[in-house]
Amino acid sequence: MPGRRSAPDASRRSERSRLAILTAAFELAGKVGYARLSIEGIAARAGVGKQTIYRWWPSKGAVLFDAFLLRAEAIGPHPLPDTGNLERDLKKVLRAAVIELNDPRYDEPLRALNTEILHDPELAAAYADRLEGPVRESRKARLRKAQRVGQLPENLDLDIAVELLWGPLTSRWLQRSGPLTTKYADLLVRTALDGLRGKAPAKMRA
Amino acid sequence: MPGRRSAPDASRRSERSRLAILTAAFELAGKVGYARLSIEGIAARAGVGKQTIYRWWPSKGAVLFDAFLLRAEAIGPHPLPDTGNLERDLKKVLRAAVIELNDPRYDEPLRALNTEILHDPELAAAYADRLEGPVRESRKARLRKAQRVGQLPENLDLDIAVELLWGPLTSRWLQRSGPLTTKYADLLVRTALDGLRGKAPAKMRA
Amino acid sequence: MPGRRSAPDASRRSERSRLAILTAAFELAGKVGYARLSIEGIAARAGVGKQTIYRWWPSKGAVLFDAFLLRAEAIGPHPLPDTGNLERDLKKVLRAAVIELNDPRYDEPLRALNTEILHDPELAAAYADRLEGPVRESRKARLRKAQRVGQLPENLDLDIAVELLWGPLTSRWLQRSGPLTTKYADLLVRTALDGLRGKAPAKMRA
Amino acid sequence: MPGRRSAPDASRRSERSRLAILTAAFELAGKVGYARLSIEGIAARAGVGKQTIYRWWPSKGAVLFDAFLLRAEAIGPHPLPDTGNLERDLKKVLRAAVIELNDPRYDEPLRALNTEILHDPELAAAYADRLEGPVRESRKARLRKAQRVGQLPENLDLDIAVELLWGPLTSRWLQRSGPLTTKYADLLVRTALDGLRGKAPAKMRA
DNA sequence: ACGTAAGCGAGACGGTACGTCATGTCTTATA
DNA sequence: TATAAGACATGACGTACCGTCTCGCTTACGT
Repeated sequence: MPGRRSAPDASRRSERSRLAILTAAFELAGKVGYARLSIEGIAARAGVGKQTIYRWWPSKGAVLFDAFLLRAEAIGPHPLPDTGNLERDLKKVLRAAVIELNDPRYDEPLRALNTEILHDPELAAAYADRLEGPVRESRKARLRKAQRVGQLPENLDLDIAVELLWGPLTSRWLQRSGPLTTKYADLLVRTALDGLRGKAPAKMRA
Repeated sequence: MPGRRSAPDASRRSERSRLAILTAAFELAGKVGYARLSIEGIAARAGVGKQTIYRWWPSKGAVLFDAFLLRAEAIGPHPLPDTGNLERDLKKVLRAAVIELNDPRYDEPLRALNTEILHDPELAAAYADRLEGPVRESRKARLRKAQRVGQLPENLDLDIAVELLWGPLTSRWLQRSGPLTTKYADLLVRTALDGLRGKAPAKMRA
Repeated sequence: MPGRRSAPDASRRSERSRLAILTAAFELAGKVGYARLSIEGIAARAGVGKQTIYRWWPSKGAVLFDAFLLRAEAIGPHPLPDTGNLERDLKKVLRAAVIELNDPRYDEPLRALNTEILHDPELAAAYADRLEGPVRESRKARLRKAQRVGQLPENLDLDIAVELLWGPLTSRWLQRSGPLTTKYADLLVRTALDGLRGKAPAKMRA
Repeated sequence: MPGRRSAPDASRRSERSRLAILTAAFELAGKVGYARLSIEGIAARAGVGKQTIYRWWPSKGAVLFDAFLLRAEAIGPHPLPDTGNLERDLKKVLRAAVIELNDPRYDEPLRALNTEILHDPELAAAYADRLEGPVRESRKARLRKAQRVGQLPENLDLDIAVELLWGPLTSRWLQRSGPLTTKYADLLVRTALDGLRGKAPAKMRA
């Protein structure tokens, strides 16, 4: 959880209020959108005093962050499928991501969180560390397995690899620079795996 | 420019005020950051009445958008270099992008604009059409040339290709999911060109 | 009116809002009492933004003060009766005061104003100057007439005289140190006129 | 002490805390003024939990009241001087009062207490009974002595007499309707004793 | 050339939300 | 069981901006 200003006694903290706040924040973000997401609104929906939010979180973004963290913890780790067919597995995961990002209940809160991250480096670090980190590890784990069975080169930088697969999706989603379809997901995976120069140099250079 | 509410007489519009507003918006965004960027602040810095802003732009994001448009028009088209060496040319361009994104005078206003885009589909469409569009076309043009000389396969989807190269950079910048260095730019270009599976299929599949 | 912080343009001031605020302040004070009299409440009852109050008045007390001033101006000057019989005239006026102070619609707002005066010397000065001042002048005028017709000594200090008549009433009202009855008013007038040593020195000093 | 809500076991009450609270209340009132006098502040300065205050006192005013009571009891009864010269004795006492009311260490707490009395009839009754009462009795005692030696008429209402002497002073102090000087005290005593019509009936009624 | 209608700088307005403070109630642990 | 400590729901504080409005002023057009 991002930094606190003073030092309230966490042992007396009301778990009830904490959960109500995080749930309200997530739901409100999905309901009214980022622009109308206010701390007053969260407090009201959670049936909580504003001070209880200000006591435990330094910013609206931090609340949202914890709301996502709560969901992530509730869901638990997300290993990527491994059927032995890397391309198919990756397509499956990216297609799922595309579907999720098209669902307003996830899209809106996630946009709200990303808005905050955009302007709060501390929050961004927390995000990278505690929310994106584990997901990225799962992705890298799948790619590492592919390396072990010789489907990917040993010297491939897995962080770059992950970004090459998911980065285009993320930026297209954030900037709405194009439609998010399963077809797009498929094409992305295929192109990332093969590279722009393509997998069949023999034909190309012929 | 996104839609207007009423229909003021554009022929009487004060060019002086327009430029002052757009300049003030851009500079203020770089100076105080998105959170403190207000229409009142822009009006004050531009020496302009608030109504003059509300008369001509539907939102803060639209002002920011026009501020970027003004700059883009001032600079003119940006063809990518073509030395014949695609990889080197792309690295050069991505390194330049990395450097620009590390400069707070561009970073902050661009983040501000992206924040607005994140929550305003209309603005996102305008952005895709009038700001990102021409840039993307330049990029595609360079790739198309590479196709013509056989450095890239004919059937390569150029939009995907552009996103594969710049998408990871954009998302890393927006989410601060990693450092933006020239080395990163180089590695990104190389990996995108070769694909995750690498450029030497002979060895890999051996 | 007590001092202002900045310098808003009074020529653009909304008379409608001003009256609504002053009326609401007076009525609210009478309705909910001083403890629950809030600027938010006044603004809400007046159908006005809080800032409109903060723009024109430096404090809750100043609003209340102006509310009384408005009433005082609406009512106009209050000459004391002069039937030739000083004692009877004074009794009449003090009895009226007693009755007014027993009416919650005047009692509560006046207590609220006095509370603010109690802790705000600037407001107290404004009160003494613009609200109590004219009233005191009316009282002194009546006493001066009595002096002219020989009913009161020429060298009587009229300010002291006024305070001797109304001070006990005021302090009894403010501190609730005793019941406010017309009988009390009568006795007060009589005793003040005659003095503690009484009107019949002949017997006393005998 | 004004009424309590529940019935805590007074035998277990901490005398240490009680004194700390009353001392802190009085000192804080003198230091920060009524507006900033808070129960939280008193508790903090007394090194006491808030609940300890709420347990034993129904309101901030009640605490302040007890703080004054504590001081009054520490000082003990205050008989007025009796040199045989009533006027001189009264002037001495009123001059002392004037001096006290000009001392911020007494002025501020006393204003704070009066503020609470202004809006709390129960507290006002307690004040009249236990703080002002004894003082008033001392005053009446002195006047009664004067009656016995023929300096004041037998039928003089001593309560009215006391109010005629101290009421003007009190109201001038509370409302700051004029300067509180020893000269004022003297003039007040003299005028109250002689009455507005003055001490020389011979000339007047001539 | 001159009225008139528009855009303009200015800023008051009714609102919403901010982040802080104090209220009075409650719970916990210490003694 | 009273206490010190302090979290809690509540609600007011005074401030910052929102987007709308109205005011005089200037500026250019159409008669």
